[in-house]
Amino acid sequence: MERETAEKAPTIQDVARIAQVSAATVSRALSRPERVTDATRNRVSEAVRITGYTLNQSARSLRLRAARAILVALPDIGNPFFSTVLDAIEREAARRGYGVLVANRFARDNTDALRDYFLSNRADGLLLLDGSVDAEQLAAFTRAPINLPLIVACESIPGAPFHTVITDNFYAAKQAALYLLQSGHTRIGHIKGPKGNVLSSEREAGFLAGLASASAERREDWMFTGGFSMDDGARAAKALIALKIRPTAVFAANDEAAIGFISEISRLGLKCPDDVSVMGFDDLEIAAHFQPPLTTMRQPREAVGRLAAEALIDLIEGAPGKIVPKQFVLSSELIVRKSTAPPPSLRS
Amino acid sequence: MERETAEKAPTIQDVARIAQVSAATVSRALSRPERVTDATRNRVSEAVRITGYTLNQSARSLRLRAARAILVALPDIGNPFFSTVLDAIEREAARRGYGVLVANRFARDNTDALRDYFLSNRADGLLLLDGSVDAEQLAAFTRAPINLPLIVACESIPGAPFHTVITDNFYAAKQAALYLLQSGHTRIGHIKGPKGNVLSSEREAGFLAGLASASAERREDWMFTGGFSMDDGARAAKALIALKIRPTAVFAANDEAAIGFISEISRLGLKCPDDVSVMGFDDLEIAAHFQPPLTTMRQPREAVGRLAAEALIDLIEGAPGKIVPKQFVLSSELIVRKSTAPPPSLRS
DNA sequence: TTGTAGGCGTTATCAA
DNA sequence: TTGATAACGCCTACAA
Repeated sequence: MERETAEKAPTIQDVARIAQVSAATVSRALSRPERVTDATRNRVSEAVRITGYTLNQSARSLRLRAARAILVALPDIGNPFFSTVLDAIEREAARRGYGVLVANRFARDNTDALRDYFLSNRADGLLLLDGSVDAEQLAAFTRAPINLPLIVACESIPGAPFHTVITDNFYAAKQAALYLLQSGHTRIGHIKGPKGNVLSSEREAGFLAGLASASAERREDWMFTGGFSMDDGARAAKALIALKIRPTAVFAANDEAAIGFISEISRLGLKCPDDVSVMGFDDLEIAAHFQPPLTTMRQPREAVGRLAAEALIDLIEGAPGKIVPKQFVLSSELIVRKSTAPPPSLRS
Repeated sequence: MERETAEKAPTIQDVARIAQVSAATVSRALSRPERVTDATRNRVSEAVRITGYTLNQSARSLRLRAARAILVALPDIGNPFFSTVLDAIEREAARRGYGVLVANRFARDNTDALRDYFLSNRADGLLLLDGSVDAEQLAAFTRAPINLPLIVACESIPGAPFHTVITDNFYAAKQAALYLLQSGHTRIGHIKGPKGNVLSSEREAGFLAGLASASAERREDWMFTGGFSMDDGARAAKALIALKIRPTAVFAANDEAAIGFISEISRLGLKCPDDVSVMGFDDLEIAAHFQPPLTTMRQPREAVGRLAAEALIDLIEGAPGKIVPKQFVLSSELIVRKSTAPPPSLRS
């Protein structure tokens, strides 16, 4: 007798009743307006307005076997690098009518959780921004019976046959080394990224290739154990300070390490770039506003995110069948600011 | 005759067949294991293993009228402040079995889109990190027939009867002003946040209350038009430089503005804190690593995110009925670093 | 152009 | 404790 609870959301049936047509016609009027007469279309629109109808995605997903959502798995949302990429992904996805689910802090052992996500029909595809996921398990997803549309972005998974959208880390790091060499530096160090990370090893290799191409000196004690955080950079600074013979320039694996490094050497009495030039990698927003403003390799983060989302949705909506993995490789750009200068020996 | 396409994902029926029980029993064995016999439970588990079954969330959502996902709407994912909060939200949601959908760049006119999200059964609740959404429209959501579980976090919506999780912006800003006053400053300026933003106005009001409580001088040309970005801070720096009589300390509405400000005054020849002390607000990770390390009011961002997610899920899962809006107010903490010092007049 | 009918996969109800 | 059944809301093949 009583109805104390909230009314149910209006369904397509409610709309149909008010518009005096069948539910099927409402569905058509909404999804393919051209296949219905003007009069019908108007009546349906009006009925939708009156009822406040919006379609039930769950029902639609169940029927169509498509969730119209993608899952973005990343190692650390809190990191400005990833959050900017996510921003671009979200924008592109929204433009194409897809929701974005985020899964943060993905680790090697979480592929089972990933698997559930898809088999469970919550998301139609996976955008992976974390290269540390197990390649074998992942490969299994992209084959029948799972056949998961998958794009790996930012961090490639070496030797694995996935669609990827990445930047040219090796070449960019080599460019960075060459820039420092051209500025006159002959003693150049590197703050390495985290161990086991693809980006780390590519940037390290590119850096070493740069040195080698100029036959520059390479010393093990100038290759600082590092990481991608400011604290890692600070630790490298302490290591540098302790050296008898110090490099005059340092290339950090990313901007945050560079910033932590500069901050710590300042605290310890060295100046950047007077005593040591420092380069970063990424061009985070802070890079331009740091003191000194940071010379860095700019990664096109927005482009990476947008392209990756585009490619993934294309994959989801594309005709099923043999698909050849595509690799997008975007270029980074040298941004010269004030944290680098010629070495003391070349200054007046 | 041919089956070229990928096989369909296994359903509960497939499991039932293999386990030689009914689909209903499989469902029970999975959701309430205590209500089936051990033998049945084992047979089902084995069948699940064999088939690789995972349940179809769409079907489940349709049946249960619950998506087990929440929507987080925020003004800017790319901003480290929000991305940290989002991180905490995601963790708590995952712990309780909820997915997280993100909607970035929410604006005043997007409430229709929001509405669709819920009526469409994609998400069971809304976590709003953006105070600029229209309060009236929003209020309509929390009433029948929509009755949307809603938590507003970070930015409160003034006068609106929502559950909120915020920090004490007014009091924290007042504390900041008092700290500067106690350090001996008598000429203190403020870099205002964006216009029309609740946080901005609360922080400004708190700041002014602090000044007033000490009967300190208040000048309009020391209240700098600002914003929350580094560029906004840089603009305020230019304005300060142009003044005949400058404040000896400045309280910025957030860390980014403070950093942009310091960066720009350094470029223009002033030193922080020697010529001007600067305080921020938030305690972003960069604050500790900036040069000079930034004195700031630390907001408990992780706690805000976690509490907000908890509260929202409680709301979603709670018994329907009259619910009294709750307001969580967390405290901020003064973090003293090197960007503030006594004014020149008090130094030797 | 429109309507009818069936089923997507799951779970709650009820009966056995 | 278990099984049969119906229903959640939608879309599409087919018939009219």
